[in-house]
Amino acid sequence: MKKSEKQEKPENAKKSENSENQELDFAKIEKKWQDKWEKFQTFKVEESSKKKKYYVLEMYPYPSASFLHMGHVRNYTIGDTYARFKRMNGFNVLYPMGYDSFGLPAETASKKEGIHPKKYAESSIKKISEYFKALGTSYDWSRTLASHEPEYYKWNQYFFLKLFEKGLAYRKKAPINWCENCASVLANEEAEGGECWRCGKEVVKKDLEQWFFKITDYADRLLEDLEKIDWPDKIKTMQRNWIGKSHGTEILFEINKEKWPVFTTRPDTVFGVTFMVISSQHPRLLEITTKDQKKEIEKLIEKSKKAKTSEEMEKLEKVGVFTGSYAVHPITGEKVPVWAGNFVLADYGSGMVMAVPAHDARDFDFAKKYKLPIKFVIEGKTKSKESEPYLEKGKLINSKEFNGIDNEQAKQEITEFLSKKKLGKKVVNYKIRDWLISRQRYWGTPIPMVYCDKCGIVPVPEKDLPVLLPEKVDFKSSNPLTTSKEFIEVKCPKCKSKARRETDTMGGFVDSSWYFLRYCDNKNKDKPFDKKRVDYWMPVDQYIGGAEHAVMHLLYARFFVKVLKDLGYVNFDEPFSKLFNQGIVYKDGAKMSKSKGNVVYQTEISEKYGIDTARLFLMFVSSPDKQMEWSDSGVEGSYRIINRIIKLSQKIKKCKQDAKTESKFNLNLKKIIEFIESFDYPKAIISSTNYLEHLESLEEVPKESYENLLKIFSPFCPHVTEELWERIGNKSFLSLEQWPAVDESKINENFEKQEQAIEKIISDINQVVKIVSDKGNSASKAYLYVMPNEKDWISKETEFFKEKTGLDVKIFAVNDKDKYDPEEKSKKAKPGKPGIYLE
RNA sequence: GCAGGAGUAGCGAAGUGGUCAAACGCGCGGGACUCAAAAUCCCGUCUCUUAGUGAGUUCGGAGGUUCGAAUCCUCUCUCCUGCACCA
Repeated sequence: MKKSEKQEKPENAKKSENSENQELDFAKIEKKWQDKWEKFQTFKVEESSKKKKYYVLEMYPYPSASFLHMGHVRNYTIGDTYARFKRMNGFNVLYPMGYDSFGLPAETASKKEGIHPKKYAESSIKKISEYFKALGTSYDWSRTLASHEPEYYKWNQYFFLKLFEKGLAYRKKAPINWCENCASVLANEEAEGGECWRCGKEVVKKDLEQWFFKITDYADRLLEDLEKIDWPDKIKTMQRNWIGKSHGTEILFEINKEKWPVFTTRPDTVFGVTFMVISSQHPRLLEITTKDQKKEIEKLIEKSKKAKTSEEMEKLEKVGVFTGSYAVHPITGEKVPVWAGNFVLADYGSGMVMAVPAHDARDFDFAKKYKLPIKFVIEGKTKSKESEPYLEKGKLINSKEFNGIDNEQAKQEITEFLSKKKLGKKVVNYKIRDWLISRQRYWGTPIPMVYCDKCGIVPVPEKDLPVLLPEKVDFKSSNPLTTSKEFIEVKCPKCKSKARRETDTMGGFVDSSWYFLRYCDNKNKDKPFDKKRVDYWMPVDQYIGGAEHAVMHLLYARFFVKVLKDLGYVNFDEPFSKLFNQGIVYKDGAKMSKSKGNVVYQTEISEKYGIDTARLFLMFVSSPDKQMEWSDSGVEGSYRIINRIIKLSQKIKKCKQDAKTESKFNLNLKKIIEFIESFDYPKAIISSTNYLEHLESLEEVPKESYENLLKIFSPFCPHVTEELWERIGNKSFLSLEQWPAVDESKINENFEKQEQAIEKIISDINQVVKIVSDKGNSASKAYLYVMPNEKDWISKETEFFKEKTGLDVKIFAVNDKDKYDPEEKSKKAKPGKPGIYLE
């Protein structure tokens, strides 16, 4: 649409619109400073520093060979700006970057294009590192890491063994997503909508032996410690819900002479139980199915194997079949039928529920559908109709000795009653499940385990780590690892007889659960990291990343660190003190991403205006935490700001700062600091621009004032400011300069008030000029009548008035006797508001 | 369905009880500069009215609280983001 316009710009835009003698070629100076920063290791940090440490971290990215798009640019600029700000403010800032290089995309690419995942990952890393540098990021590259490197994943295996020793890593059968057509396991993300992402065929649930980390052991601590950390409430809430702690009662029901525990949060309704429902996916379902019902039940099991699509989910169609068995009610001794149902989760509670249709919506639907009896046991103020369940509070009825008791209280009393009779007990239940870490995939950390016919599951001895991923495998197979004989065939570490190596690898979230620790000591060959070094840097003071990791990476990392604390590797139990969620960049209504094809790459902006403009623009248009719809209209505004800064350098003179400039600076500086600290970048930029505007109004700009200007823009526009810093005669790196301190005593609010008054006067004059000219008259002179005590400071602005209005301005005090005032406009004067007469 | 967030001028985006007709940027209109254009600079940009004044109507919609609301409460519509039958 605007193509012609866009294409014309670069010619002019590549160089700054500056006078002949000072041209800036943005591409050139970007390269210059990026090279210098690299050469002088400007951002390398050591623990020996006397400064206070500060750890700024962005979630490490999956390396892809394509350019960074605006979503990335925004994300990493948020962090880089913050890191630069902190660094200039006297902190010893650790700001590292690395790569989450294991994972499915590399494996898929290799299947498609025949490139080995290792090659794919490494070439991607090479490219993406360049793009990162082109962004002007201030990473300490000496600390980088990539999770596919044996030097890194060796320690994944090491930690796995430690967890295994502690019983925190274990193996069990679990239902997973399985595509029959591809003969492959799918991650949840790959089985979206119940269909295989590759072939589109139906995905089924299948039971497979899997490795788990026992995150459930830490559920309580993960929940409680949320109090300790400064994270967005949204993320905390999501984690709380995910952990899903609920207090309830476990009640024993007898089925076929065997006790079956059933979890409920509503023991108060136990007298309303009219049937039981066992999950159609319960492993012991067939045990309680009678011969007559077997066929029907098997049909149901088959049906519920399908993963649910989101549409099916919405319908919430409840299906059930009678098992033929009956359960004995623990209190009344009544016999109630046991049904199998698809709406009961097999792995929550005990996989069976006591159904109280009168007081639970789901049970009610089910009872209606299969014509099962409904028995009301709570009476509320609103009379319960038979047509719907009663879910409110109330007093118990039809509950024998508990009749008349308030139902909340009855929860306690009935639980106590059951406990005494050994028919139940108080329990706590969690929604969170153990963390399934096995992947039947090649491109991940091999799980260091061996299966021996004699010894069973045997861990690989520590000294044999790392278990290297074999490079020669057949990528056509669904799990290429299974095709490497030399990998699979091993001797049992214990008995030395023939054994088989585990071919599962670890999911990528294991890698990302401790990478932030490895940055602190990334070259350590003897240990995953040195405790002292980690203690110096950790915890991460400011973590930055997307909210999509709320209940995955962010939860796993917390768990992992807690485990490491218990094992004595670290001294803290929360990895990230503060968390900032950046907003997502959208385009055409969808999240900007390569797969959706709606990307705008960094180069599209940087080639035209330079990367500093792209950075400034992205930080300026919208608050970093807000989602934003990408539009490049407005980029020019940021481009102008940069050019104004450049242009201003011509006015630098050896002179002292006046009081007004100092006031202006300190006032804005104070705001800027507050705004950057709270990631309120647009406002920080506005305040910076206010200061710029003031300097522009000066005839001569003191060097000191200009240097301050460069400093405050430095975190946003590191290259241009660094270049200008050098051009005005500095030898140091601006990036390492000390951020100016606020001097409150220099702030004089009067200057602000006067300035506003002056602006208002100008606007008034112009207004009158307009009205006059609309009437066909014209004016060339303006007479202002001011209050006597204001004459001094207003008169000082006479030249300014002339400049802004184009009129010959004369100023009188209202009490001047020889003033020229033919229409007595001086009578209109008020403090701060002079009378105006034009002619 | 549940949880969280958002809806403000042509657009983006501030503002969370009075100082708000609403910062800042873009766009648009006018002017300066120029032979001209670009760039740059200045002014203006809700409506009406007016020699700088005054008035009116605005902050998704409808009510309400208050001397006073874009800001608080209730209901309601739309969009986004999570979670998803958790007993």
